[in-house]
This record gives sequence, C-alpha cells and structure tokens, in this order.
Amino acid sequence: MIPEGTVSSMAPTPEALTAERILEATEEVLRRHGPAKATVVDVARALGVSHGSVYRHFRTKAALREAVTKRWLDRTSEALAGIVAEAGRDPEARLRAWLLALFDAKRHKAGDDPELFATYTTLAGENSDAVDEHLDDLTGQLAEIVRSGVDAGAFTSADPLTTARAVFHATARFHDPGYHREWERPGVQDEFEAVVDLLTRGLRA
Amino acid sequence: MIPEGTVSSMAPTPEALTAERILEATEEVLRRHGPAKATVVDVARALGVSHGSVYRHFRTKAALREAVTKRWLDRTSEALAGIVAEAGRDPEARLRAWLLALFDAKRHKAGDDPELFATYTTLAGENSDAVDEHLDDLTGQLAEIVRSGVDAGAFTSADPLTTARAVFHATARFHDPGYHREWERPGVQDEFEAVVDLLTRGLRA
DNA sequence: GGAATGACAGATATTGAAATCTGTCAGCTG
DNA sequence: CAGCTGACAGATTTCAATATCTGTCATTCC
Repeated sequence: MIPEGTVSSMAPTPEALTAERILEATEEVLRRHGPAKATVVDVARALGVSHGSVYRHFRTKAALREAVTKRWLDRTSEALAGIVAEAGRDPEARLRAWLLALFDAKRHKAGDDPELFATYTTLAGENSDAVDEHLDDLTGQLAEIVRSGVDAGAFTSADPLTTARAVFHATARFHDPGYHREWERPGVQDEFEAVVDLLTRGLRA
Repeated sequence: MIPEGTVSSMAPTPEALTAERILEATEEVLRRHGPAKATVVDVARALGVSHGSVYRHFRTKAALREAVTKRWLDRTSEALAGIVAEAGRDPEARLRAWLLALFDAKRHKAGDDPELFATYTTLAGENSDAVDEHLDDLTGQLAEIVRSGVDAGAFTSADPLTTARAVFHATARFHDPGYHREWERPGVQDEFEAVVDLLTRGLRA
C-alpha cells in the first residue's frame, strides 16, 4: 500500500471522507431513491458517517445536488468536444456529426435508463445556473465548428456565436429533455434529418 | 324579444342549458379557480343547475375539459389562417409573418395573463389528442405557404409537408408553451430572427 | 487541533381519517 | 315525456397530527 499524498496520520482502512467520495455516494443514492426521496441522511448512511460530516464538505443539500449536476453535465460536454477537435474534417460533416452525437447521447440516456434520466432532468431543473453554463459551453463548441466552416469558405455567418445559438435553438426538439417522449416515436430520425438539412442549406456560403 | 330558433316550449327567462353555455361557464370557472380546483360541481353552481345536468351534455369531466381545450386551440388556428390566405403576398414574407404572428400570439397570451396561460397549458397537457390535431392543423397551414412558395419558384422543397414540419420543429422554442419563460428575456426577438433567417435561407430555391 | 459526532430547532414530508368530488340513476316536475 | 334533480357508492382531495429531514454547533475523539 502506497501512502496517499501528504496526510498527517496515514489512516489506512476507513478512507478519508473527500468531496469526491460524497459525490459518488450521492449519485448512488439518487440512482436508488430518486430525486424526491434522496436525503443527505441517506448519503451519510451510505458512507457510514454522520450527516454532520457531509455538511463539512457541502454547505447545503442544494449545493451538493448542484455539484452532482455539474459533474454530470460536464461529462456530456467532454464527449462532444472530441468532434469539435477533428480539425481535418469537412465542416458540414463535422456539424452534422456533432448534432447527431448530441441527439444520440440524449436519446440513449433517456431510453436506456428512464428513471435515471428523469432524476437528472429534475436536478437540471433545480440548477438553472449550472445548466446555463453547460448550454454556453455547448453553443461555444458549435460556434467553433461554424467559425472553422466560415474560415474554410464552406459556411456564411456574420457572427458565428449567434449562428451557433440559432442552430442550437432550432434543434432543441432533439436535445432538450422536455421532448424526450418524442425521441422514441418512429419518425424522429427523419424529422431530425429534415431539420438538419434545412439548417445546413441555410448555412452554406 | 325574438323566439330562439325552433324550440318546443319557449321557456323564456331561464335560458336553455346548452353545451355552449356549459363551455362558457367552464371557461369562467377555470379562469377563477385554476385547473386543479375547477370541479364540475363548480360549473353546475355557476349555471344554477345540479351537476347531474352537466353530465347530460358531457359524459365525463375529462370530455368537458377536452371540449374547452379544443375551442381554445381552434381560436388560435383561425387567427393564423388569415395569413395563409393572403395569396398575393411574397411567400417568404408570408412565412415570416405567419411565424411571427404565432410567436406574438403565444407571447402575449403568456405575458398578459400568466395564470390563464398556465391553466390552458395544463389542459393541453391532459389532451394530447386535441393538441396533436391542432399541431397537424398548424403544420398544414405552414405546408400551404411552403407549397405556394415552391409553385412561385421562391422555395425549394421535395415534400412541402415534411419541410413545414421541419420549420415548425425548428421554431418550437418560439411557440411551445414549455419555453414560455424564455419569451420574456431581452434577446429573444433577436434569437427568433436568427433562427428564421437561417430557415428562410435554407428554403430559398 | 482538525475532523467527526449527535442532539437540537425549525422546516418539510408522510400518513390516514374526514370531506369533497365524480359519475349513475331512480324518481320528480312542468 | 324530456329535462332536471339529488341521494348514493367509490374515487380523489384536504387537512392536521406525526415523523423525518435540514442545517447548526457545543462536545468528543484521535
């Protein structure tokens, strides 16, 4: 066993209570009990500590839930950042791939584990600040794709960020959790393509 | 006083209990008490009859609420039909006018009387069949505009109805009641125009 | 001495008994 | 007789008592 970093006493068996461990336990409790019934007492119990100890790392229950929300949103952003980075690829293909990846990611999350998806949708509703940041992040990625398309002479846009926001808003039906019921209906894929076709036509130089 | 239509006994003072009068009373009760507390007993009381009489005209409370919902949705559709009928006008201008009229109508309903808007949003959520019909009606109107644009050589579209649906979905943020909170934020008008610009560019022949 | 505990006050959620509502129908009323 | 009434059974909602939770902090434990 290697001693972990610079700890005064090495406290071997009962791992130190870190913010990270609390967040993991909170995700687990949310998965098990859902957002309405998940209490910080549950989280403390899952960790084998008193609930007072949790309050040492997170000032309030709301702050704890917000931190969980941020982690989750960041994981989504990271997955898409890879497509933005594919510098060599045709801008239109990159745009389509990015939009499809976003749609697919959401669709699979909603379809594979509906309860967990509902849980995170509830959390997102409680933390509009975290969501706004996430949305800025995503539109920033889109703007990056638009900008490179303009530079390559493939797209026209007076202001890539405004254009990116327009594309994002126009595809809301295919990524906004509020529409998740529609994602399982037969024709959605075609609807998605019809919208993306219209948008890419509108973007072309 | 002129006798009303063909009535067997003329029953002058206490007006006959018609489906129409019940619907009006129901709208009033919904306006006063909201969707959660509006009961059919309330409706009967407002009309000065027993609740049994209401059930003579509407089989269930749900059917009564659905009828109210339909009336309300139909009023919205009719208002927009006028723009579709402006045959002489430039297709692109007609499309923009139609989308703006829809956005403005929704925005004013939500802004002027938020509680009534919330009430009707709840009713709409309960009556997805009526809503689906309404949506078909609206996309039909849009398709009519697209079709006339294609005929005039101003628009390109392999299938006007599919294209109309794409335009409708792409502008969901500006007519779907779920987004009503966004309609009061400062930049919405610009966001709306950015989306409509992109879509009209995509439609042009 | 820094981290964790657990008792506590006020806020929030749960529960089950009582009140109200929905939908039916036999009978009243004009 | 057509239309309306009001009593009724079962479903749903309300309300208040009870239990649980949140957030604090004086005290305990390594």
